[in-house]
Amino acid sequence: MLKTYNCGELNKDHIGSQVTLAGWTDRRRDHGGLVFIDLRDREGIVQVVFNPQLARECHEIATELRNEYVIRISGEVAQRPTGTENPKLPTGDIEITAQKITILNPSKTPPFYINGEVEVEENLRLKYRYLDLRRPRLQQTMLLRHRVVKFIRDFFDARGFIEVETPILIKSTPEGARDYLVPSRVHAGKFYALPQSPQQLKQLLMVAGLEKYFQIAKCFRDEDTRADRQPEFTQVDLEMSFTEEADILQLMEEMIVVMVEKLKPEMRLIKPFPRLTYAEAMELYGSDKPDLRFSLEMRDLSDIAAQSDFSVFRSAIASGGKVKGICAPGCGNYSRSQLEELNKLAQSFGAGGLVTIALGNVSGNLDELTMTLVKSVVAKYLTLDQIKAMATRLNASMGDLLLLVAGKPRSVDTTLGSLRQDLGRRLALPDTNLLAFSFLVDFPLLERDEKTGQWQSVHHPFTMPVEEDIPLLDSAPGKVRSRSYDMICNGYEIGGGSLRIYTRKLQSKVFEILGYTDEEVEELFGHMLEAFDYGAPPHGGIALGLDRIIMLLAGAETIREVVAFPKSQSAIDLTLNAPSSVTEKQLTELHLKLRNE
RNA sequence: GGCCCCGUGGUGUAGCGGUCUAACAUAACGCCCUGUCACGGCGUAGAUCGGGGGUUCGAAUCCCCCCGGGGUCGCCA
Repeated sequence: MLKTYNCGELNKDHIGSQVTLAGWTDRRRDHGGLVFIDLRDREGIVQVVFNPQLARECHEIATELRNEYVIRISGEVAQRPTGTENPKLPTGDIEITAQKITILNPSKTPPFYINGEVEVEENLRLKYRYLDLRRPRLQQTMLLRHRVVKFIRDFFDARGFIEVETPILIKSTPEGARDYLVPSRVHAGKFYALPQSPQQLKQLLMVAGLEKYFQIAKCFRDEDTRADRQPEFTQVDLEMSFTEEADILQLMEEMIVVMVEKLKPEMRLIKPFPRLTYAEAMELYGSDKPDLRFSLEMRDLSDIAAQSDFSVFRSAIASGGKVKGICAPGCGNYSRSQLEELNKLAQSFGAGGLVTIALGNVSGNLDELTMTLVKSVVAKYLTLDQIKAMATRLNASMGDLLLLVAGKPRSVDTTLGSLRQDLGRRLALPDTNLLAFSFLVDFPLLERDEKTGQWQSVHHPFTMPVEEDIPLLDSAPGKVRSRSYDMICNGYEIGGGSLRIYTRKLQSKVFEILGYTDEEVEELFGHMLEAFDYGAPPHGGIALGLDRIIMLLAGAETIREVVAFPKSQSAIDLTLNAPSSVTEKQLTELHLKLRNE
């Protein structure tokens, strides 16, 4: 090795030792006589002193150093003179008296600061990702990611799971996200698809008798990105035979709890993880991935609203809709422009409009509320008793602001749910040190495509229906519940899974309801049905989004912060400049011709 | 594809119709400096304000189009 120690690991115990270090010049402080260098490597920073009286040539070279020069120095670890210790540095009690220096490689001035905490435009960071990754924050994130993956492998290994790699070149199927396709050279006109998840393969591993499988699996989905979504991402994928829903949820909870307590002990968890049904989540939070770090629960106010003289409320309810509300604590003093902003927000979420009722502009007991204190454009259509009844149901007090939305049930839930999430963030309600994990259960098995009217899987077509609901598959498919579950944290879907169908008969039935012809089923899923004929065990599993977990543990704003080389919103790798054109020769070999568009 | 936000020296910001011959910090370059640690001091250089068009006597500033980045809806079994 070109170095005998790492910069960050030196301390008083090494005083008097001869050491050789190598790393990057983090900063130079040139006093004309003395030159100080902060030498940085992955493990930290140590100060090197160049004294012209002790090593003249060495000092001359040191004056040439600039930020990010890669150097190697030899010298003695020395106690710093009394009064010059730096308590801000872990190595601040000591310094290296340089005797020899080699410039291994000079550096151009970097396009942005490596040694500062300044926010830099993201496309510049992505273009020079190798420099961005030199910064301490991203180094720490990469280290955390490594530790999480190591923890997961050890955790499952200790519980009898074995990691199996599944292929990246697999078969395209119509369900789910858009596939990334890879053209076949050997088979003209045919394509592989990159896996959206190893779903079918892990089920086949269960048929194979592996019983407990897991994998840190790369997955690919050709859909638009989001702050928490990349075209390629990593799943913690697992599958077990002879398992029940409770086993899987318990295992996942244990994994998360032990992981957080070991790797992020300063973060808090709610234990045990709350379990909500899908219906409860929609009713209370208007979301299938509610942020449980704050309450702001929604309540149905239809019965009260129906008695009001407000025609919007009355007609919404008369046509099968409902009126629901949430309480924004302490927002009774919102200005007209703030209220208008909320209204616009609600409209952008799909509400026809937002009704606000300010319960006075100072806090106090609800009993003191009078009509003169109420500020609302609909005040004249409501009685004081009605307003008080709504406020009571929403657990509001004086000085709060009630937000009401009327309309079709589903739309009211989701728009108010989005408003709730946004309001929580605006009011800084979430405790940033809290990881509010929960499980969502009892999802419906099927939902109708609004355009085609065709039934679609809510989870995926291999999901086991709740046994007592199976007779409903023919009569009322929309009422069939599934044996699927999601893991949620802080408003993010962290993972989802299910017990799987393992008999040909039931699987065929579900494919039939999903609208596949016998021929299509044979062509697309014949291998699965055939496998079920050879003693497939009952099985189930789950897959977690590893990147999102790291994002939450690292307190990062986006998933790009926890991926070494992420893609931009338009799915471009700015470091490598991918995707890119290919030669005509490559296209010809792949039997491809570009369309002129 | 829709909607919203952003784009000023290398970097981060200010300026939002004339006083901009574009300011500040930092980085860079040169000189001085033996105990600094975001070292300090003096000096030098560096952006025609993402691109194009328009309004105006006058545009970094207002309008339109385009490009790039981000957020979100659609999409994500």
